[in-house]
Amino acid sequence: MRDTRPGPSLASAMPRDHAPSRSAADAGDARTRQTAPALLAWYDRHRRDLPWRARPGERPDPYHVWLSEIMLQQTTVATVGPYYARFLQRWPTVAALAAADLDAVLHAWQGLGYYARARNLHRCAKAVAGEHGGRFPETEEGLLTLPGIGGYTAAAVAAIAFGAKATPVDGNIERVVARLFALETPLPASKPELRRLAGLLTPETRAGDFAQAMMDLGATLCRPKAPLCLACPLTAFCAARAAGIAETLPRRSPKRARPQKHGVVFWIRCPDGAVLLRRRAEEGLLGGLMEFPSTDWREESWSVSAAIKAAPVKADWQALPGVVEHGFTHFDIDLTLLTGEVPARTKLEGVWVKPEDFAGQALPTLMKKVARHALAALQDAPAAPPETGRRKKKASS
DNA sequence: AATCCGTGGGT
DNA sequence: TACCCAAGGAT
Repeated sequence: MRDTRPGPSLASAMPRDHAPSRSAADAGDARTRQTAPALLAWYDRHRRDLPWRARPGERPDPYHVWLSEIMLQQTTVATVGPYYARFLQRWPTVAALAAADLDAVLHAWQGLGYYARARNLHRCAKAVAGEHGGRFPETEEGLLTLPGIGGYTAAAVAAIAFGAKATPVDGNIERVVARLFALETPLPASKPELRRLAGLLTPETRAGDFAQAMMDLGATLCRPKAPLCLACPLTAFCAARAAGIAETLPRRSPKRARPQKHGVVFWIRCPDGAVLLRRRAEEGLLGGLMEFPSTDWREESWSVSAAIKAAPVKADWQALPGVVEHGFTHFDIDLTLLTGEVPARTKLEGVWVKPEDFAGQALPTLMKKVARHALAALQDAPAAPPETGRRKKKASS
């Protein structure tokens, strides 16, 4: 249903005992007072029904709010959905999650990325279950002491789960606020100012609904590209809209190019078909996840002879055709593969796993690509007639 | 303070 | 293709 009412008038909201608005400062003051009521009215009509969101009038479950906020860090709603459902079914309470094995949590997190979140999620659950009597702290300061909870998440949980007047500021809200105030300072330098301005907008009550409304607005109308200003409940207050620069905001400082790195993976088989996997270090890139052994990943390319010197075992190495490519946030990588046979399940650092059991391992996407590539190449290679047509790539994970 | 952390979808 | 960007945190 379309709302055909005119937008709120700036003048009508001015206190009666004040002179009519004449200055930009007055207009800005009107903006800070009128934004929340207008936005909440919009939210009450257009609120999205998300799995972790309490129904109107229902009390939110802090565990649900916290779990969803951790998963949603730098991750889209659509991606999170299935993971959230699986976690909640398997670990219905924070106590259940605290009692889980870290390996099980990492495995359930597989594919969601930023795996430090999963380790901190588990640590946080243990802290809440152990040191806080099974209840989450209800203040920003208290929440901030927990692993994996930073300024954004502390404010989001405090506001959404506990009704505190707190102002979470995520990428959506940064964009909405930058446009509302036509702030042209580029990110990330503008972050403190954006937080301050967002705080000015936050109402005394319904701070949680306000935050979610701002995020909904950013996700559906105040989008990065092609914002739908005509449907926006804040268009009357939006300085960027008035100036015709909404789509260009927020500005961003240029980011440096991502380096290209190279590595060589050792696909080590034993006669029963098992392949060697090892666990990565707990800290850093893909921390705690499983991988196929490889050389260092470096910007200098590897020769086969140099790579073989770095192999974890002696073998008759054979190069597989093709490369596996992958992009991370801050670098791109290509991996080439060497296959080698060992006579038995040699005692090496790692575990022997048959390909049909890979699904039971916490393999990051890069290593799933490696497995798919190796299995396809090994299936094609032995005594295969020369390829004449295009080859279809099959997913085998 | 700048850099390091994944991944998938949209354009 | 090559970007952008997403309910950020830790160091």
